[in-house]
Amino acid sequence: MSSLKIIAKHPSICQIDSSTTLRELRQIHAHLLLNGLLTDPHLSGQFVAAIALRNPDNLDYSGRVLDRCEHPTLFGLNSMIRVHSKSPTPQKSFHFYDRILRRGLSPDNYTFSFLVRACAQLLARGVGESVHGALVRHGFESDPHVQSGLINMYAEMGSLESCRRVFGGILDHDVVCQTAMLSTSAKLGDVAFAKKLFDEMPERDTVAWNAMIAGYAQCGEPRQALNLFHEMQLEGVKVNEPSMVPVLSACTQLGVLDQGRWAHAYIEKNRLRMTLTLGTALIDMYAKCGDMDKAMEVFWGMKERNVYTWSSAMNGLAMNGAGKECLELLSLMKKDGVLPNKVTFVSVLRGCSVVGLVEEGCKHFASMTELYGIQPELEHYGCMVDLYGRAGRLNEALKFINDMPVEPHAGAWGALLNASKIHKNMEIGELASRKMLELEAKSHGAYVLLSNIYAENKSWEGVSHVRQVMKSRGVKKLPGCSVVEVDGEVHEFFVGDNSHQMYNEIKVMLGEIFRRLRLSGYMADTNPVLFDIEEEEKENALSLHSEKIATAFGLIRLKKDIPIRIVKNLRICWDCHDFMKMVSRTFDREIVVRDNNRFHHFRGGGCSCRDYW
DNA sequence: GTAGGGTTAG
Repeated sequence: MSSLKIIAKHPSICQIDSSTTLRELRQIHAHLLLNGLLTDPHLSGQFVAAIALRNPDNLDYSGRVLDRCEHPTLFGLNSMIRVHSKSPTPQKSFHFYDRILRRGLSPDNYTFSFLVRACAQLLARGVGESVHGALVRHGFESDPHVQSGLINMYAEMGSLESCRRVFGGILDHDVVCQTAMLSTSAKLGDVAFAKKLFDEMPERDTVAWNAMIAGYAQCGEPRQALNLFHEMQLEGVKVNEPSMVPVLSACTQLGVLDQGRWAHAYIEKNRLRMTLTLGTALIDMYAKCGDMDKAMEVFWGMKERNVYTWSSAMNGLAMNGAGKECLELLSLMKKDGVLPNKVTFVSVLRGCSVVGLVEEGCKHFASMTELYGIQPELEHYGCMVDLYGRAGRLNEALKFINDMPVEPHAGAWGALLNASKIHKNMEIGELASRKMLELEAKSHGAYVLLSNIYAENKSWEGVSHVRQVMKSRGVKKLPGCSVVEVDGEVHEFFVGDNSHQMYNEIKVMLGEIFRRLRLSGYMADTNPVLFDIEEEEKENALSLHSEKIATAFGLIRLKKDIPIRIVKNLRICWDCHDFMKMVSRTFDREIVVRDNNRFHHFRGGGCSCRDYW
């Protein structure tokens, strides 16, 4: 009887999942033992693989099962190497490799394929190289999956050179190892080479397409990723769950809600399984496209949630200004028995920061080490500086930086600088920018913030000094750019952009907006030294921040009941923020702006951030 | 009846 049939007769094995308790597992185990089924060499392997793969908590238990098994098969031992290679304890893979050798069994291509992946996790170059030597001696160098593992291993170790050497040494490139090389090149930043490999592949399966789409998404080329996905459909290649993850990630990066919704509909129409990863990507997409309600709907609809799922939802809430809800989710997560990790705490601290919950934030910061044994990293320190600083507690923020056990990074000083700008503190702002520029001399953001602090304090010498320094150091400010999506089409506007085909209509609309806004008392911020407007452009009606132009365009093209959604590459300025609030009331429109920091939802003359910066 | 590709964060 084949092992499959045996398992079919014993559904208890198939029913093992993450909710199966250790006690139940022991019962199943006893049942198998009693019926002499664990002596079935195939079944024992299947059993350990099943329990360990479905829940890493069972790893040690399945190891002990196999230890007690008299004649473990290569299959079973390979399975253990495999599950350990994906676990936090990849070094334990070697225990089972040793058992293979001691039993006089011959390791096969599977053994090495998994073992090499364990080395990649371990990040121990010496060990990896000796495994590489061993697999060559055993004659498995030409196995495509082994090759793929080797390429990934060297990629993990950051050596594109070694990857290329392995790849170059292969005579016949199988699709599997070609895909590994492609994906590796993209991960290490050479997306052009990845595309070259992709184009040269004689046959491309779903995995190869997925890898290339993911490569574009990872390299910050979301448009290319979406284009390639459409090409994939035209070619009639089968689309599966992992295909959609980078597609959603691309929509997230672009902030294009319509296309994100389309991707969601595509998933449902094609009955793709809502796996943990896919669900998490979907939550992240809705959250970062500003539709937090939908993000939470997906979140609550999921069958299971891991730390990624919870963290994504919490991060979304924080970004959208729902700090309280973010903290509520943290307690629900704990109740659910999911342990927060360091990423979770970044979201938690940001959640506290957006609503000014300083004491709460301090409490959670302390709990990281005290309750969860997570060492705070630079990001967390940065969040704390932000938390104190935005609340106006600049001295405490400064003290916090000075008391940091590690050298403060540019981000920490940047947070302090930002807080100094908000609270118009020239003295601390000068200190913070000096420190920040010592670490990142080319940070245009620091110059802009400092210059604006000077301008607001009417220190014109300061302003011109900053400009001089920037010029002498060759630092260029990044041009502001806003994107609006209309009917699935993306429209991009830069500062003072007159290149759009509807330029004339936009100009007329801007005039109309200003006319009506002035009637309701709007005063444009006419501070003559506002940094990001060049003097000579002042006369031009379109020498406005890109989000204003995008708003005018949105008013023209989008129906009244559809919110105008804008994605901006820089932070929104105070004047534009005022402008948006007034447009939302005067024109009775909802406007959602994602800047490079967070979301602002404008409605009825107010903003979701409640002007707390 | 084991192998490749995917998610969170200044």
